[in-house]
Amino acid sequence: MELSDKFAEAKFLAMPPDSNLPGDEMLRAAPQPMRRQVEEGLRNAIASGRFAPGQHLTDRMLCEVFGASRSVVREAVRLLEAEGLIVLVPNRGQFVAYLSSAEAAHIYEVRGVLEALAAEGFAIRATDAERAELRQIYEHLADVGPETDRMALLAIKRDFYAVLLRGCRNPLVARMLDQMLNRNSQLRATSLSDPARLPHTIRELRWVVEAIEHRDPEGAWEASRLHVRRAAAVALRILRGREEREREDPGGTQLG
Amino acid sequence: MELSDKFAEAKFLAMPPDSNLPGDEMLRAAPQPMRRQVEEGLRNAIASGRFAPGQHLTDRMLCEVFGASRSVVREAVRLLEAEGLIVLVPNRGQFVAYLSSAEAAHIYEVRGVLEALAAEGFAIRATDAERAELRQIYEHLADVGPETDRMALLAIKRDFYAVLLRGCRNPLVARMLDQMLNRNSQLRATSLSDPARLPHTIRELRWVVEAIEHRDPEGAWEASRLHVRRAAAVALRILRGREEREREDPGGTQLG
DNA sequence: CACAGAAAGATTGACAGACAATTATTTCGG
DNA sequence: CCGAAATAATTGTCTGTCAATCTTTCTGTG
Repeated sequence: MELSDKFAEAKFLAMPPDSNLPGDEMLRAAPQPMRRQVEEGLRNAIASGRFAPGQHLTDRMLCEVFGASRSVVREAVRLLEAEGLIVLVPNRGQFVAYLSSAEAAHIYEVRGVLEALAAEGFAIRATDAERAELRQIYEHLADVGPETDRMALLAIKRDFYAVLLRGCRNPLVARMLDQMLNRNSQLRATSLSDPARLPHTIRELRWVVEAIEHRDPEGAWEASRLHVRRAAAVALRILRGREEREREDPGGTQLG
Repeated sequence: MELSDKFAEAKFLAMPPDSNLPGDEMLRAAPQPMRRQVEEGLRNAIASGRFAPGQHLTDRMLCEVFGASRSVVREAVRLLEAEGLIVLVPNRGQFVAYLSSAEAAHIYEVRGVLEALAAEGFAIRATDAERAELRQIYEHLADVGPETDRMALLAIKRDFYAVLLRGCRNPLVARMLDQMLNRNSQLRATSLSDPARLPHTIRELRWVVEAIEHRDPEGAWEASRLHVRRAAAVALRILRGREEREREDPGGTQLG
């Protein structure tokens, strides 16, 4: 079997999953350099679960998939390694990171304070237009029925965070929290958390939105922190249960 | 003038400034891969100010200085760019990041919550031995006279943070806070803050250490947060003053 | 047949050289 | 002295090479 055949079906991975940002890429006249495309494509493929945890990412394979040279691919891989999405085994290669419950706990801890910081900053520094925008997206989220498909839900949440990160006026918080959320997406991609928690999520986010509208930074901080803590509790319970099961029945749900 | 001559005097940059960790590199039998060496060397050179803000970092020059090939150098540069120590200008090259007061404010904001999180985690999860170690380093810091040279002071502070980051039992917090501290070193390297603040620093850190010894996570959180806030206030005042002066007298203190 | 050890194959880590595209600098004509 | 063309320098990317290391397969022996 030829390499081209072997990876042909995976080629679609090269294009990002959410190309519904009409105005954005129109604006930047200069096309993104190759390494950015590979970087984003790889990030998306991992965060969305199309590259499963544990999967071996060969240089050659990545070159085929993204149509780039090894130098470019390797630069992208190094970046994603720094973000924690990929683990490198010396002289063996790179693998999609598997998220243990311990690591997930660490991530939730950091995400908690960063998200709280973002919400606090938003409450202090966002414009009225941004406040209205956040409220609008929240209403959108609160209106969806329980049968709405997961992808649509995730899209709305992503919009919510995009507005929050923009309005907090701290690009550093935005970038780091974005990393955390990417790692979290990896969790959601392996069918985690959401099912019955949606109403709780909506209620908790309402507290955040309301505190922000009252220009109450402390309230926004606390509400935000609480939201992440609860999400963490649910996710960690599921993750630990899964690990428990896998210890007793190795290979029951194989990942990569 | 030949390239070799041109950069000969800069060659010493390749070796890290703090090679006083005797037991550490003895342990790892496998030598760090080339790219790590370049990465660390570059990080140290920037954080310590030997590569000044605004300086143009040519590929060729970096290859000469670190004795590595372009691929390796470029991978390292990309990583440091993600950490914010380097800025890339498309088709022009990479420059040592200049820290504006606005960016510094962002960094201090993030550093505040991360350091608080680390202190809180330490208060909860550190071993007795680690607590004692932290106390010991603190005493060391409190004992130094005001005439102690800056390098020694920075070394002690670095030890303090090393113990704190290890004891908080969250490698993610450790890594991110480490990044923040690197950026901060860049500030200190341009002769900032410290002079008269040492007694205040010592007092504030004592509150942190005492809260930790009383196994009081909330106290450790608050004390830590307070410390960073005060340090930020001082540093930002100086930075803004400097920017003010430079607006009126451009070139008064040139940096690269 | 089982199994230790050797050979073959695949993959990484690193290097050097090449090339077009872009940007900076210098030269030269007016 | 000013502006435009020519020149040089630098980046972004690709290709090919090579040794070191890990995995797998093969092989000979008890």
